[in-house]
Order: sequence, then structure tokens, then C-alpha cells
Amino acid sequence: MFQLDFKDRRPLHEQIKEQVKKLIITGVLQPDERIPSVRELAQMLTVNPNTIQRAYKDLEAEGFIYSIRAKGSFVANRDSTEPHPRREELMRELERNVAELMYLNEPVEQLLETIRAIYKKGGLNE
Amino acid sequence: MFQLDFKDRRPLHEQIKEQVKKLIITGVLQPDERIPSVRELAQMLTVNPNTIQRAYKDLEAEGFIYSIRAKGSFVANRDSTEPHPRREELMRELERNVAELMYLNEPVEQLLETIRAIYKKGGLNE
DNA sequence: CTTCTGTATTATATTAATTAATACAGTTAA
DNA sequence: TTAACTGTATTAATTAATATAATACAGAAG
Repeated sequence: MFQLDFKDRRPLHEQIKEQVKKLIITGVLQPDERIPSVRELAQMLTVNPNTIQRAYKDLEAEGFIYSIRAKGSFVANRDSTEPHPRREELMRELERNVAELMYLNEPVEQLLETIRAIYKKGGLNE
Repeated sequence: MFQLDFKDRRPLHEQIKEQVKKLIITGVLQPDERIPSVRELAQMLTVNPNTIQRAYKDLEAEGFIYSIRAKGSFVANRDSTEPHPRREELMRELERNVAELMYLNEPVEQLLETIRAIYKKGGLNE
């Protein structure tokens, strides 16, 4: 379930963060489910515990997990009432990309259809 | 027309690249229009010429400009027949963001409307 | 021939990012 | 209470990225 791809030259903590996030948004990890502790996952992946801590810290800042001292780290509940900290950032990034795609003559209908398809199938592949 | 905001902590060559790209996609710089030479822009911005060269090299790799030895650098023509190298990358990034926004309960209609609005007004603000 | 292009190379200094080794504090269960 | 597990913080060391600098080369234009 947790594994690392060393062909990637991106920082380890980022790779780990993205993989955990993927497990969350694909529903493999459910809200309030416990994820491996910092030291556990560090041993599983043979990396330094601080690398895992960095990934978890970033995931918590983005609102995808929450950590309780001496208890563990858990998947955050997404349907909380407060606004998600990651949301605005995603929207701005999306807008920049759409503007760039428009300049590159990508048809608007193509984009609309892409989005509809993702929502229809309930997320991304793999 | 060319200026830098040093409040940003991102690398200089990246800031320069993004600003030139913005001038291109907003239509301020037109296809086949000449942009400042490496040394000119370096002097204008009081940075090292190598920093400009790095930005231009990246912009060329993404297909936004083209350079001719001893002549100068120019805005690339976007309606060429060959596929734009930046396009697939943008689409994949957009798909990842949409999947994440879907997980965060962003309504699909909101995304569709955002895209329609961008196309309608012909790009992004400022 | 002189001057301007883009491009490439090498070196260096500085800054940022990453990893590592410890220590601390709180919870849980034996 | 003690032992073993949690997350967290701090500091140091190492590694990677960035930016500048000084040259050099090749082609185009006047």
C-alpha cells in the first residue's frame, strides 16, 4: 500500500505526501482511519522519521489528516463546516492552467467534458 | 513592461519565466514579436545574463518562444500544427486538481462555470 | 571589421532543501 | 509506576539548487 518510486527525483517527503493524499482521495483510506505512525512508516519505507513527519505536517496543513499527540495520525473528515485550506489554492491553480490551455487553443468543450468525466467516474484512474 | 517583484521567494529565473509567459498568453506580446535579448533583459532587471538564459531556455522547451542564433528570441506561433509540448502536462495537472477538488466536495457545476467564465472573458485578469 | 545575437562552459559563492541524530512530552496498557 | 508507543521540537550536518561571474564560440547585420 505504501511504497516509493525512486525513479522520481522529487523530494522524498513530497512523494510520500502525494501518495498518502492519493490513498485518501481515492477512498482507500477512510475518514478517521488511523494511518501508520511516523516511525512505523519510516521503517516501512526505510527513510528517516523526520521525512515522514514533514510529509504528515504538510498533509495536516492542507487539511487532509489530523494528528493527536501520543495517539497517532488520522484521515481528516472532509465534510466539516469550516472552509478547507487547500481549496482556494487548487482553484487558483486551476484557473491559471485553464487560461494557459485556452491560449494554446484547447477547445472549451474539451475541458468541460474532461471535468464531467472525472466527476462521473468518481475520481481519477489507478 | 518587464519588472520583478522581489517579495516572491521563488527562483529569479522562474519569476522571469512566468512573467514573460503571462505577457504572451495575455496577448501583450504577439506571435513572432521580438522579445529583449538575454543581455538586454539582464541589464534591465539587473540580474545575471545566465539567469535570463535559463528562463528563455525553459520557455523555449515549453514552446512559448523560439530563439534564432545571432538574431534574437521571439514569441512562438501558437497555432502551429505540431502538438504543443506544454499541453499534456497542463491537462494532467488539471485532472489531478479536479479530482482533489471533487474529494473536497466542490460542486461540479462550480468548476464548469469557472471555466466558462474564463473563456468568455478571454483569459485571466491583470 | 565591429557589434550585436544565442549558446555553452567552468568556477565559485550563497542559499535552500534534505537528512540525520537526539531529546522532550503525552498516552496507553501491563 | 514502568515500559513502550505516540507526535513534536531542536540542532547539526550534508546535499542540492540557485545565482553570479568570467569567458569563449558561432552566426548575422550593418
